[in-house]
Amino acid sequence: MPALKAKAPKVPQAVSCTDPTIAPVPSNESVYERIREAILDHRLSPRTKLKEVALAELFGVTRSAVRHAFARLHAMKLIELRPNRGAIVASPSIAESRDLFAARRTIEGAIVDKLAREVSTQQVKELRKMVQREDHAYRHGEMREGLKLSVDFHRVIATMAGNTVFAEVLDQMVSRTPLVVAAYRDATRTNTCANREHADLVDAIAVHDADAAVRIMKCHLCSLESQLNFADNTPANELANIFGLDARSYKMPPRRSHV
Amino acid sequence: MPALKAKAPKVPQAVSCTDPTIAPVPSNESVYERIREAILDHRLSPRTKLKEVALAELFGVTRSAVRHAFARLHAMKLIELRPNRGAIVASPSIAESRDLFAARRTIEGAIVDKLAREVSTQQVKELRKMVQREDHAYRHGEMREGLKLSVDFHRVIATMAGNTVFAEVLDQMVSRTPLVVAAYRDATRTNTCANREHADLVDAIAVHDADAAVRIMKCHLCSLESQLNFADNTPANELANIFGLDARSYKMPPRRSHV
DNA sequence: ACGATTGATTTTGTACACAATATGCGTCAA
DNA sequence: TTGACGCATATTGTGTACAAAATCAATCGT
Repeated sequence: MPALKAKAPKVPQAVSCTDPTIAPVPSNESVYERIREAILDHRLSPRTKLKEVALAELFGVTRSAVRHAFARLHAMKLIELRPNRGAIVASPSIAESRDLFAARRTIEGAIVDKLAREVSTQQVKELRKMVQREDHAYRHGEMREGLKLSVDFHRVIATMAGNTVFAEVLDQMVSRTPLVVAAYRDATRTNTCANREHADLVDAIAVHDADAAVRIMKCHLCSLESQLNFADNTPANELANIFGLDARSYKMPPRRSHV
Repeated sequence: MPALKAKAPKVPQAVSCTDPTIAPVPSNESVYERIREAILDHRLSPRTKLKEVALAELFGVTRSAVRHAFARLHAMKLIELRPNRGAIVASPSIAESRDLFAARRTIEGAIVDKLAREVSTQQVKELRKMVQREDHAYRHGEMREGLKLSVDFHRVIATMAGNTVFAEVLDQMVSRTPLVVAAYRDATRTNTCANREHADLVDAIAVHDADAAVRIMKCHLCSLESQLNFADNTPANELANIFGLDARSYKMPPRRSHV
């Protein structure tokens, strides 16, 4: 690796900006993926400032690379880009979070409806394997792995349904969900992703019972949403929410109830 | 305006890359918007190469600015970014186009269902005004303006429904639709956006008849889709489609029927 | 003691130069 | 005539330097 510029005395260390665990390997592999994974894993929490130079040094890449990654993360709504003020991990408002779940109910409802009608036995087998792996992770207390598998389960279902537009849209929504959970999870509850519901869903799909599959999926999403606490919030958001405002200072459109 | 670099002898003119009509005003306003509008208006057709320097000179900005615009356009799926080979206007495949319409039926169905239930009289008034303007444009033969208003109609409905997540997703889908039309429009048919259907939709929404509104919206989208010709294609795509391949050379996943 | 102001420092934004890659054309051989 | 090769040109990719803006802290005045 080429020698770095003599900036060491000026920049003692990448202070407090990012959790060091987001850089376990010094590879020059996709910065985007690394940050994305960190957000999905709750290692980076909402509103965390993402400094360009700090991340660039951390990953051993140039600022340009970090900037490219930022652009993609912003397109996925995982970070917020504030002009001249840098990037922070997105912090979905309550309204946005509700809208997200409502949208997921509609879209994933349509997806499982389609999949239940035309699923192959091979696909069912694959889905069962996923549920099993997820179950295994939770039973062994590997919560982080379980969460990832749970997210993947929804993504795989979307892909199997065969509508690429839906799959892409859902990928974004599924990725945003962990951010909502991070922002509004209820510390007093278990928040374990009901694995049983995934198993039931696969059963319904396997016997081509589209109506049941849709019902279970919507129920599953409602149950996830109900585990959140939109009233008593995390410190990062509490002031903003107490006053009924979005934490971002600009643009708070008048809100209505969700779907 | 500062003098340009003495590159005139090396670059005689921005040849054939872009329609000159996309640069009617020499403003340094958003490059993204300019290109986006050009694509929505069918002034830039699918597969058109977008050269960075040509566009930069055309708009009087740097290549960096054009690149930023490209990143956003790519996120909106309006252009395709081929590594080391530059950007071209996206050319949706047949499968992708069908998926897009299927997704729109589901999402816009949910949107009008919600809107019909909670619409205000003020909103109805606004919708009627939009239909009127659209009708006016078509009656006066302003097809381009009519198309824009028609697209806006769908966007406004999505915004009024109040689910920001749906509104954002739909914005992307609505923006992609003109590209599909450009790629697969049937030259032998009129392809006029049935303004009457928009009026009927507003009527159903106005009387809070959610079921009728959903039915009309889905019917409207099906009618739009049925005006397209997925068999006998434009020159740009015809070879690829004759052989059952996506025009892009890489990655053609096995396809299933749409929702 | 509090708030405003100014200046030093940090951080982000942008233009440009150079490197890497692709494209197009002319030549040559079969 | 056709196809392959190689060079010249055009085009995209990326690192870096500099400019602009925001942040932070100390100072000053009330």
